[in-house]
Amino acid sequence: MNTSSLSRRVPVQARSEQRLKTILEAARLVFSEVGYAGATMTEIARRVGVSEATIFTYFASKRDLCVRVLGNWYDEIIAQVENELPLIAGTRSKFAYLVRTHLYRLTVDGTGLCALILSEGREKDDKFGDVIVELQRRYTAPMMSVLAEGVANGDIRADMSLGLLRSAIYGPMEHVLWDAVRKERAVDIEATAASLAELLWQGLVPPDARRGALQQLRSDIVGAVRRFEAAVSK
Amino acid sequence: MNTSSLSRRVPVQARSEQRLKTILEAARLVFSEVGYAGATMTEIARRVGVSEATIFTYFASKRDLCVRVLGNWYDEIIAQVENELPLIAGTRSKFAYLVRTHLYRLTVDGTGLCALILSEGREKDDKFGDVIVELQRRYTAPMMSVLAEGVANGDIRADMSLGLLRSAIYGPMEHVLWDAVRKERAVDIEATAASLAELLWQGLVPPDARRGALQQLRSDIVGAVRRFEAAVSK
Amino acid sequence: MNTSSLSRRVPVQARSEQRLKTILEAARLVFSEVGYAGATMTEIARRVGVSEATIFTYFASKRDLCVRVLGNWYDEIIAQVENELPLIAGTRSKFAYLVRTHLYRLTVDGTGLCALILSEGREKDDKFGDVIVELQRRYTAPMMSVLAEGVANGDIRADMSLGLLRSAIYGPMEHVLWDAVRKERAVDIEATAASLAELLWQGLVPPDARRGALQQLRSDIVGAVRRFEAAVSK
Amino acid sequence: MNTSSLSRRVPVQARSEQRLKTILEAARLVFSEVGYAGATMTEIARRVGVSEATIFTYFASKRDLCVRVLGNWYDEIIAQVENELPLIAGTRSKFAYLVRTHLYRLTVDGTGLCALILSEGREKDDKFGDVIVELQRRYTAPMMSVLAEGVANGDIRADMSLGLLRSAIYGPMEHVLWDAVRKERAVDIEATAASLAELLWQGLVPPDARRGALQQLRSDIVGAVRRFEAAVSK
DNA sequence: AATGAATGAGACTTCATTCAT
DNA sequence: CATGAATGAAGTCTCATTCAT
Repeated sequence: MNTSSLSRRVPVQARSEQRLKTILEAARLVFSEVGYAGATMTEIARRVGVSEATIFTYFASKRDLCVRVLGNWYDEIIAQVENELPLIAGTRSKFAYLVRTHLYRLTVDGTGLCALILSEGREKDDKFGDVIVELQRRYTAPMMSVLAEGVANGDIRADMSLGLLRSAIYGPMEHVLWDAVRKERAVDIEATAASLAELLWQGLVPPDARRGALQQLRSDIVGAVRRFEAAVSK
Repeated sequence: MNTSSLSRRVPVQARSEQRLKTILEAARLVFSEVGYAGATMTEIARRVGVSEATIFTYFASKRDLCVRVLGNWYDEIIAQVENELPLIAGTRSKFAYLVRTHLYRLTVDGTGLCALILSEGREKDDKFGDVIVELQRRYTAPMMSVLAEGVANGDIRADMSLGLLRSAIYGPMEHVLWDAVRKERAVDIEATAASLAELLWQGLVPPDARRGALQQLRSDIVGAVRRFEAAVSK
Repeated sequence: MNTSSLSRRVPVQARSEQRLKTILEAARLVFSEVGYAGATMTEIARRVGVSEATIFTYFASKRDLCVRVLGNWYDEIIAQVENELPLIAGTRSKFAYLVRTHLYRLTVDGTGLCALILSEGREKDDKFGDVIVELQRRYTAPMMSVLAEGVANGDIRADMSLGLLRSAIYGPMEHVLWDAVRKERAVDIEATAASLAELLWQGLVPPDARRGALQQLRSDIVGAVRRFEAAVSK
Repeated sequence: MNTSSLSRRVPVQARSEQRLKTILEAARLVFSEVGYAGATMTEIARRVGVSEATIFTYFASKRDLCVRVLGNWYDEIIAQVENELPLIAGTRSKFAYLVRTHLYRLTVDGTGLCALILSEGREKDDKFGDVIVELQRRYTAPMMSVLAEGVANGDIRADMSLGLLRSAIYGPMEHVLWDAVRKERAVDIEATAASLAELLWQGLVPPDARRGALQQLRSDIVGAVRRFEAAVSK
């Protein structure tokens, strides 16, 4: 008697592994090129070379497809980071690594998915619910850890919120990439990453590390003066 | 200007002028709230209180309307900056002013228009052509000048391209704002602007200005002291 | 800042009174011919001679259109009944009038809308919410009143629930009409109404009213016997 | 028949036989729950636990499947009735039996199939052709026979067409059931069947059987008494 | 016999845009 | 100038049905 909710054709997780992959690839491209609203199932289907209906046998809806695309993207990056980061020692080196990796991913996949997350993540009618928020959190988790540790051991300034630091770090990278895409110019990842890491690091280190140098100078002078006075009073 | 309750016959031209302004205001809100694709002429018309057809007597198309909205927004900001910036002296102060102003505009108008520019500016089928690129260029022109001057007079590091510096400056601000919007939390503009300006400035100043100058000073003093001690002990 | 629920084009109540009427007429036909699920906006539009989109400027959705069609139908019938019923005296006459009127409406409009109500009214996923239940209630209200009064003043049997009586009354009429439609034969309304009213009335009157006749006969006989005995004993 | 846990090799034919039965059962449920248009092959296949394609190896089309479902349903009922009806004597008892049985079947299987027949039977584009008409005819044949015999031997009124009587009988029952389904209340079959049978019977018996016979008897007695009195008083 | 996979046809719905008044 | 009315084009999604394996 349970009339409600007849099962519409539920796409099982894997009909044809290969086809599924192809669709995800095409979708990633399309979404990243024109955003969620701009993307059409027709276009995605066209690129895969199948009918629209076929895609709906793999994904229940456009939204679902998009969520999967984003999820996969994150998973790839996160997997890579989780493998490599532990091999690196030192706050600054870890920081530089994360900057370089982020820039690399953005460059390889384009900045589209990133834009997607940023712009769709803020829709009031939470089309994507907390999915994006969670992905975002997972993605930035390693960086946040590095920052937190840095703060703890004095490598990183403690006078600003971690959230602000995060913005200060990821913001520039997205900006750089958009710039590049807009101008259709390739980015020299290594160089840009190095520059940005250097520039940002200067902003991240505690002012005291700098003031420390002053302190040193001051004590040097004080010491010299003392010696001088001692010498004079002889 | 006080036509309000008297309803003296307002010249036709003027009435249209007013209508046009109202439409632009409504459109700015709608576009910034839901993006280009999400915005509908219906909604804009509804807010203005006219029919959709009316809007088409003022603007040839949705795209046109959007371009005008963006153009106006830029014009306002640029006008403000061109008025106030000359009154400020010193690279760092100018820089801080521009950061604060940018953050303020984004906060007041929401980050929507900014997102619009960022995300629509990169469509492959150049829906907006080079319009956005040009606007963007005009908008950042003052900051670019400040940076260029800073580089020239040694206030700002010369070892990175201005474009990269620009990204390092505007990127974080957009990021901060999106974060705020996503979490529906208000931003303390003054505090955030101050923090960001401080953080970024540390990255912008020439490395020599920091380490070099101190080192120099220190070795100068040390040298002097030595010479002095040598002279005294003789 | 209220981004959510942007007003999609809301169809105002009356764009072109005439057009609206035409659409409602066409929709009534289509819905009653093929049911809700079977009806398509395309077909309705085709009959009206407009594009599908036009219909959506008058009605927000297929469901809405259907609700309006049903509502109008009920309103027509109810209005007629409320005008005429008060002019009739006597439970039986009122009953007969309601039977005749119901049959007439069904014959004129076909039994389709009736079927619609009956079959859509029972969907578990209340596509029509309580709309149909309420319409149904309003429609049968007059008959229910007549039955209740009849029960009160002894014209109608009190040993069965009013709901059962209602089914016993409306059921046959729908059945008759479906039969007619299926066989594509016209119905002699007056004759059928009279027959059904007569047949049903016999079922509705209290069994006592019939037993009454027996009582009468019995007392007649008893009286006669008495007189007879008196005469004999003389 | 007990192939259950032993899993002895079941002949292919038999396995198919079983499968066919399972499909028909699932289909009956689905069709009766959501109607023809609302039913999907996907849902039916899901309930059977096979792929949709499999169903198409047993039935050429959705329409075909539906026709078979209806046909089977009718066959079951008819078989039951043909077995039991001959064992019952007397028009009234037979009538009551048929009412009770009909109500029972509807209650057990839900009113869905009945609705299906009623609503699909009237499509203009005869999707089901005359199939339904014929099924309906076969189903009501026993009742029609009883009515015809009743008319012949004076148990049932002869002043109304059998078709009308049939509607007067089946209509109320469907109505009662729909009412029950709509209100999700269980029906007390025995009580309802008894009430309806009583009520309807009163409408079915010849008016003469009630009034006429009494009247006749009465006037006979009155006449006899008069003659007797006259004789006595002489 | 069974099915995984695919799809054509079509459903409802949206929206920028046009045009006569 | 303003708009009521209309619509073509397109979008997401559904589903009965086919076919190679």
